[in-house]
Amino acid sequence: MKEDPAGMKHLHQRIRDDIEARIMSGEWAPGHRIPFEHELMAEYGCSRMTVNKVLSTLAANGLITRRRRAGTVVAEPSSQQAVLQIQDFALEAARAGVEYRFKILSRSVEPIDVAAAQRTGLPAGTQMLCLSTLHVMDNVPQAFEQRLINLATVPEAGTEPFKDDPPGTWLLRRVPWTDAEHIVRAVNADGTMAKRLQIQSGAACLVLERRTWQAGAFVTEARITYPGDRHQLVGRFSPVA
Amino acid sequence: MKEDPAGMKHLHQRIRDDIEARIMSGEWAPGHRIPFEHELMAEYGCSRMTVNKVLSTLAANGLITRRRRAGTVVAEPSSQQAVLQIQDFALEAARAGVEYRFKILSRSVEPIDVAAAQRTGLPAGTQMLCLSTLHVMDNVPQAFEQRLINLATVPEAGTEPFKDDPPGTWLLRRVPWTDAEHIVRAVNADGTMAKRLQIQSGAACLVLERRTWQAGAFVTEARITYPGDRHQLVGRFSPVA
DNA sequence: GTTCCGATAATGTCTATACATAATCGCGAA
DNA sequence: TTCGCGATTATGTATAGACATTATCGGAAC
Repeated sequence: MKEDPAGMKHLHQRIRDDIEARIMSGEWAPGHRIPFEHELMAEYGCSRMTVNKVLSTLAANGLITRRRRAGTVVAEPSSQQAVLQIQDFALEAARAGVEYRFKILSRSVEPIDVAAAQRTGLPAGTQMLCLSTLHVMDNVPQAFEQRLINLATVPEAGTEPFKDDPPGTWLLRRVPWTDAEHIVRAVNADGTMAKRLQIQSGAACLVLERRTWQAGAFVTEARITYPGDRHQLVGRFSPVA
Repeated sequence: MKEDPAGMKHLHQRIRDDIEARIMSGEWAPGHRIPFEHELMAEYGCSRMTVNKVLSTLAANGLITRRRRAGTVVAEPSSQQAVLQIQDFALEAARAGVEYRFKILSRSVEPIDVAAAQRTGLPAGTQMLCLSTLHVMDNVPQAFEQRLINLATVPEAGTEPFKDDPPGTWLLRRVPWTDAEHIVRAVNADGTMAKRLQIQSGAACLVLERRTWQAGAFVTEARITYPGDRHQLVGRFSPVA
């Protein structure tokens, strides 16, 4: 009954592929009711658990919607989203075989101002470590980073010299991630920023703001400014894992 | 043995929450070996299938890495990524209670040029529907969209008047999604673009490029230019669904 | 010491069954 | 006709057992 040897995938995968194919080809349009578990069970000659696990997975991935008693239907296409990779300079530089270094331009511990308190949801006056970092590859400035680190959540940051790794990389390795909020904007470089990044005043820059929380506790906010003529954010995405 | 009634979650969820909590609190750092299935089974007094399903789910979500015989370990934090919502103007406008309209500035059917052929992986000379659309809210231009639609994949687009819905919305409803590629950049508006978007020449603009495929077949490419002072891309993201 | 190979131990897949839960349908009463 | 309630049905969760697959470990042969 089972002949795995000859190019035969597992049943789970076969059922999953079949359903995905029918959805993505448009044969089963959004809203279309897909066969009941007992029907698929009969069609593939397997137990309900197998079918159920496939459908649960597809539901978790947002491809289908399941409701007790009512059955299973193809989900409406979700609102469009873009998944973009955020570059790790040290990693990219090593891969490309170029020299990377970073320079901490300023460092201080200050209570946050009202605007930052609003953004982060922290009480005004919370002590934050404030860092300004310049990222340089092959002697060309690649990005300017302004970062706030919540010393209440990450107290060891206060005494960390950030000698080997820039703050972002250090944090990523140290603090587990839970939630993040991102904002991407385009701005014209002002005089100060232009000087720092060695670009013309007024040149378009990509600004990435990233705020992260760990289990509800605010961790850090980073505002990274990239020269528009040297950087872009890129991402590939397919809804079905 | 089972007392669901009093605020008791399902075992599956409890195990999952426990493991997620330990990972996200840092108690189990990346690389840490997670208890074997038979250990968790004993700890929670349940069958292996239950534990297995939890761990499979977490593995699918990228939180842990599983290897036969070797066991299960906490995954290294993946390279950072940002998930950004792409605005649907009609929807946003309706929600905010403002007037939205779009205007198709140009429309033609042309064979693609060499550069576009390279980007899309199509043979040079493939016939594409080329559209330029301006999105307007409350009489203020919000975005300029240049779009190519592959007539081989979506032939019905050739005769579609795009009267009620702009091309992006029309396509989203019609063509099932499979893969997408995104690029976000910042550029200075040139004279033509500035005029179209009613901004100053040289003002920073956010450019979103989006290419989509359906089961390997190229569907469409859109390049949307937003005035930098009026728009930003926003996204929230948590790694554990 | 090195190489190869079989035993072992972990995950991967699947079955057959059971009971829980939730939403719908249809019937009977107001 | 309408309302409400019980029966029905599809999914949700869980179990115990079986066999497949695949690294790894450790010992035997070289």
